[in-house]
Amino acid sequence: MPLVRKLGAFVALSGAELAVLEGLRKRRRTFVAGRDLVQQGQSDQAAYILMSGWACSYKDLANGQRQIVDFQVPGDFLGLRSVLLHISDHTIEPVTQIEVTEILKSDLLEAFANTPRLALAIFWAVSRDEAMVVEHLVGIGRRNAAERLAHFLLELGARLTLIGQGSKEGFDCPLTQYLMADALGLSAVHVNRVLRHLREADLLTFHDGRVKFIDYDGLTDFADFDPSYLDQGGPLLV
Amino acid sequence: MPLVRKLGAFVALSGAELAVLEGLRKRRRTFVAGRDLVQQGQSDQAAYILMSGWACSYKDLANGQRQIVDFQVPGDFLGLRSVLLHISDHTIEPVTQIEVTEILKSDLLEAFANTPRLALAIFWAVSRDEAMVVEHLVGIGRRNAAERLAHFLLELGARLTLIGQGSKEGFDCPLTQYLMADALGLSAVHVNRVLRHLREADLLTFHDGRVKFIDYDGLTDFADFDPSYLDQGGPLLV
DNA sequence: ACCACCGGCTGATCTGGATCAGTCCGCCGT
DNA sequence: ACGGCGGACTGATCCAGATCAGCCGGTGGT
Repeated sequence: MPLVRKLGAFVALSGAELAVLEGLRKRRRTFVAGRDLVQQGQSDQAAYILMSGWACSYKDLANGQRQIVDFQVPGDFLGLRSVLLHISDHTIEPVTQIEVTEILKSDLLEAFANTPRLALAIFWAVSRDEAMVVEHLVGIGRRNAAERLAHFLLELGARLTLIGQGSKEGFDCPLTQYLMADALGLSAVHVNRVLRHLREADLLTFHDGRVKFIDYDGLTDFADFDPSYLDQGGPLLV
Repeated sequence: MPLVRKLGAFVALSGAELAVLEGLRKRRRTFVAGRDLVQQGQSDQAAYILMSGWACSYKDLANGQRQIVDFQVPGDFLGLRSVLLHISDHTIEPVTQIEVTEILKSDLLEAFANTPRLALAIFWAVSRDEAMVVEHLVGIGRRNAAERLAHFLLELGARLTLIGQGSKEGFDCPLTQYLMADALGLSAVHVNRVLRHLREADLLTFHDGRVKFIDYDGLTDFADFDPSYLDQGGPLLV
């Protein structure tokens, strides 16, 4: 289970805690690509754990544009932030067909009260999510298009590597250039051009749903990518 | 105490919980403007509650630029996110002279285990912080300079109103145009021009450390400002 | 068999905001 | 009393990336 692998990067969970996580397996649901799970403005009573497939969370603006805040890959929480806020501030949309496990708000509060270590693990996951959003903010605010795109793909690669779905060679990527543009604050046209530049610079390729890192170290250097904000340093007892 | 006022927007805290918050009052510290509290790359064992003054959190880039992620006002936590991450991913710098209360990691973990409602309140505060960062991301990614600046000042106004230091008339603002530029992903030159445009459009003025909203509703409309992400709807029992 | 649509890809043109290069004023230190 | 400095403010120029307009190939619907 990707979530266990991910949380394992933070804390070695005990048998009892794993049992609670396993206990969640019951309420499985499937969503097709494009149909929103959670909508901006809605008041939520549930969050989800993504079991398979990719999703994205975004905000709509009055002028019709949208900004994708982050993509979620297996093992990530969906909508966790809006469980405690009175209404959801964003929309969650599956990018591919996805399988999720529903977590009711009540279960979450119970886990908080009864399994403090699990609560800490969830707190860590939220902190890590926030750190990723912060890094995206820095990217959009201060990196140019090429650095931003390279950084973005390196981050996805690192996150997928953690759950065993990527490596320094590359990863399978179901995103369109339009989706990347919405996430990076660029136009799709420009994403296309920048991908060409990166290909011509022998840094990476992106074809047929597959990202290949040609020169991983060169790319890391080019994008000024320091993965420490992903906090994947390995498990540490609290 | 501004923190109690702020958390009160989320949950009515019991006497025992207030006592725990009061118990934190002991380890008070003061910092002068400009001297970092927490540095990027450092491994942290403490967070802080801001009692008075303003601070900002930012990330440095390899090319010498920086991106301010958010400003903190009284009642806000400083460095909470990096308590659980192995190393801090950002720097915190006081904007004015500030007073803080130190919270040791151990105290925080204890509060998590023993006062679950307080833990929830803290969880809420982190979620709200993340929601603000997300809104900044949307602003930088998709709003033009004028909308972005207007939105930014409206957000600060709403946050300060919550702790009794602002209103729809305006608020005292110790920020320089350079600091705003670093937060908004703009150049200081352009911030200056945009402030002039907003003044000439009779929307707001910013002079001598004071923001005055001339036409609050017009400004809200102009910036497409919907404060629901700040989750200041009023207390609700969990 | 055809056409509508989506995603990738490209060239030409336009523009918001950066950058450069200053001025002016008030404050602080000596 | 003087120089240095930080912050507000301005005009001129430049450029990264948006926008517009269009082509191409695959695929799904009828």
